[in-house]
Order: sequence, then structure tokens, then C-alpha cells
Amino acid sequence: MEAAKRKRLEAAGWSVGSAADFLKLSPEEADFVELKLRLSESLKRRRQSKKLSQADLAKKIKSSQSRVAKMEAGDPSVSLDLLIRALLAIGATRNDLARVLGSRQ
Amino acid sequence: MEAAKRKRLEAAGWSVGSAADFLKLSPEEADFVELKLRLSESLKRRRQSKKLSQADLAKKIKSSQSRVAKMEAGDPSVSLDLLIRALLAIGATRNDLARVLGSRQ
DNA sequence: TGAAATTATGTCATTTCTGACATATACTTA
DNA sequence: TAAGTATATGTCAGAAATGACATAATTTCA
Repeated sequence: MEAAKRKRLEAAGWSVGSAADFLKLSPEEADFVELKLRLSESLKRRRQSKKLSQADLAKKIKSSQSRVAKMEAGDPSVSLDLLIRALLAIGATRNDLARVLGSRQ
Repeated sequence: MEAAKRKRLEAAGWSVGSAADFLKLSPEEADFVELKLRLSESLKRRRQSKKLSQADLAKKIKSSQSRVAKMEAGDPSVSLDLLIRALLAIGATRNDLARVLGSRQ
């Protein structure tokens, strides 16, 4: 309930700084959280741009709507494995993933 | 026992083609396996270039020598999460990871 | 408005991953 | 050669992630 909590606070107008500031994360932990956040945001954008509902995507990757919701929310119960499998399933390439992880915008 | 098996066969001189050919993987599955393979190879290179033993790295990431060996062997029991955490722990940046995933080369 | 569709949240049994351990196999190098 | 160091492989109990479900909250749109 770490990154997700932050997101909820932000949504509620709290406007927290970085995840690393908010929680007290080591640089590596912060990078890891940042990574997951980027992937989850990318997943949401890609799904929406394809006009798929969470349920549609869930079916495609043999998961459930609730888990897709958690993926997109950056829920800590979701692994990188699942996020990346989902991204690949909706057409992202390895290069797309590289772009998401890298720091240029 | 997928990618690891292939690696063992290759090491034994079987010289198999791509993982996708060998097993019958969907493109997404093949990408996923490729991803893990790249990360595990990168981990091994980085560890060696730092002159760390597997036991040293294990200690640093609070794991065990046997698990590090499995990470580097591309063992299917190892998650992307663990691979990436390990890479971040020995100093890889998000950009480094992006380079590993991307297709240049 | 309100009903339908979509998304969010909580829970839980099952599956999968994990560190740890034992032990085998490979390297070094004396 | 042997002894020491490093790496590989197999196993397992405990931990973490998973899909599925119920249901709440939100959005969409006629």
C-alpha cells in the first residue's frame, strides 16, 4: 500500500513530492517504484488508446478486471512480471518498454 | 524449465536457434523470455565486472548464492522483479535497464 | 434524472516465488 | 594431485502474487 497510497493522496489534492520523499526509500527502492509506476501508467494509456475496457484486457491476458485495475493503480500486490506481460499482450514491443523505463520524458 | 533448458542444451553443444523456435512460443512469450535472458546476462556481466562472487551479491540483496546462480542462469523460477531489484542493487540505473531491453545491438 | 457500463476496493484459496539449505560440479592454484 | 573457492542444481517450508469473486464507487449517456 505504498505507491498506491501516494497516488490516492495526490488525487485527493495532497500534491506530494516524489515517492522517494514521501516514503523513505533508498535510491534503488525509489527506482523500482518509479519503474512500476511508469509501466502501470503506460499500460493504462495503451489500453485506453485501444478502446479496451479493463475487462477486455483481463480476458486477453487471462486475468480479471479487478487485477487489471490494480495493475493500473500501481498496487504493490502487482508484480513487474504481470505488468510487462500485460504490456506485451496489448502490443508493446521491447523497444516500447525500453522507452518507458528510460529517462527521456 | 524452459529457457534454462535451452541454455543447458546450448552449453552442451546443441546450438539451438532462438528460444521462440525451440519451444513453441507466442511472440509475446518469446519477448518475455528474451527480456529475462537479457537481464540475467546483464546481471552476470555487471557482477563479474565488479569482481563480486555470487555469494557477495546474494548478501547485498539479502538473498542466497543459489538464487543468484538461478538468476544468472535464466531459471524460470526467478521473477523479473528479483532480476531488476538485483540489477538496481549493483548500481544499474533505469537508463541502463532501458538499454538492456532495447533492441540496438 | 437513472440505468448500464466501467472502474475501484477488499477478501481469499490456490499458485508461484523465495531464501535457505545440502550437496554436486567446476575452477584455481599451490 | 589436493585443498580451497566459486558456481550449479535440487528440494522445501514459508512468503508473496494470482485469479476470481462480491460489491462499492464512478462514469457514460439517453
